[in-house]
Amino acid sequence: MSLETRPLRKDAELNRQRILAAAGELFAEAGLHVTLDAVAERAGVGVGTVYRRFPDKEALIDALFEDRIDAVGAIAEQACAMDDAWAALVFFFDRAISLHGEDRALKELVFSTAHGQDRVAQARGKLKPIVSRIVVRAQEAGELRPDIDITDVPLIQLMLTAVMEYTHDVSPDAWRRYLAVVLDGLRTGGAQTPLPAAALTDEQLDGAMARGLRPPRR
Amino acid sequence: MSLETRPLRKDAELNRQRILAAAGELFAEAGLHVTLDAVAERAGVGVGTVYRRFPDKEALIDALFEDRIDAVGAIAEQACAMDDAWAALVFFFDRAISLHGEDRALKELVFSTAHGQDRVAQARGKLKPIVSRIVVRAQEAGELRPDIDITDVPLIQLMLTAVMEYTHDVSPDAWRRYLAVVLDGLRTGGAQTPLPAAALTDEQLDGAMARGLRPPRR
DNA sequence: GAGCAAGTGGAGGACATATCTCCGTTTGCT
DNA sequence: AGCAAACGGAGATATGTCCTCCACTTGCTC
Repeated sequence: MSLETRPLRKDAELNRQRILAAAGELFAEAGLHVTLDAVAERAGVGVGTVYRRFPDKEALIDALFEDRIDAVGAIAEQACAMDDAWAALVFFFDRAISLHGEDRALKELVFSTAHGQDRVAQARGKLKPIVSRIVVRAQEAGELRPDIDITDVPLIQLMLTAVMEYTHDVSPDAWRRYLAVVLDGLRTGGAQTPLPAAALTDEQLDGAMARGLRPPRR
Repeated sequence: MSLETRPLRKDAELNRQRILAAAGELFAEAGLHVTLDAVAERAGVGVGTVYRRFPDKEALIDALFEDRIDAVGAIAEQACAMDDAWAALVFFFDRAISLHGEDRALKELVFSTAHGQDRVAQARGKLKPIVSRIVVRAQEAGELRPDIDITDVPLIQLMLTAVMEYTHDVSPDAWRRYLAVVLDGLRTGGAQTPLPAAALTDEQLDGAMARGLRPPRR
């Protein structure tokens, strides 16, 4: 960074904000594959403007997710602060997965090293010990089965984001049903929690299938 | 169809077989997104040859999966024939998911209506009552929790194929670990089965993340 | 309020990917 | 031998994405 970065002209700064906002929305809705042309359109500026402000897509992504990536960290810490060890684990899963549902780009960043390697790797590094504490605590409390490992956590999240992505448009909460099943499988004691969401109807399932797997390809 | 379809010249018939074989391999490995050019190359013929034999990609897919699509049906019936209701359910999940792992195109066909609507819809129609029997039987035996619905079955499969796809290259069996957890969550009684596969090591997890989500885009 | 650097828009160049066609050449069959 | 069938693969067509270029506009400074 240069020591003397003169401030942007006020119209330019306004456009910069518009671009960031538009990109935030679009990435959250559709994932990182959206084009900068699309971002420009939504922001109401020309493509050229986007490219002068952000040399390429990576730069925009970086600027955008600088903080958002550790929203997950905040959730984890919030969970850590809870008294009940099991409730903390449930809270963490529920909130973290739900976050990935609201923001598709975030999910893509978390589950892939393809973009912004540094920043994400760093965020993961910070996250790991906290999640580890949540897991270990639940195990020590005798609530979480002992053969679960920290590396299981992201994969469990992945499973549920897959359901979420698939069913999102026909039944946005359906994933909670499957999270409940998984949590029952993770918990010692064998009590079964009532499933918090209804099963899909046949029509809903057809609807989900109709849109099929992986919308990324537009 | 014409009543008198004269047989193909023998070289042409040979090529037809080669094309089907190549397409079968490639689709299984990489999914339905592979180009017919790629199929032609693997088959050792020109693209033109592929297109004379199969008017378009859909036709090729149709010809290929005419039977393969109800391999799942076969598994379901095999499961139905088993004595132990719970074991039947476990068997069905294990084999069906594992099939999706071996054949990516099959998975895409099953979870999306985008291709070959008719044939797949038909296959699903046949499959449903059989799966329903497996589910109901396990519930009547008091082994499967009663609040599970038939529509839950495909979504559970989906969850696990997501894990499988993600971890396939670093630990091909990891998905069985999560299937075990899910099954424990589905079963009444609360006994916990030992997890049949090791958790991913940190390095394996990194490896999975490095290749990231959704390879379809090559 | 003049002048100029900073900023802007968006057409379009460069490149990549996919589907499918066309036609000069080769090959099997009778 | 001769001809219809089959072949290969260059390339037409279409679509999509990234990014550049430059004639024009706008805010800021003196």
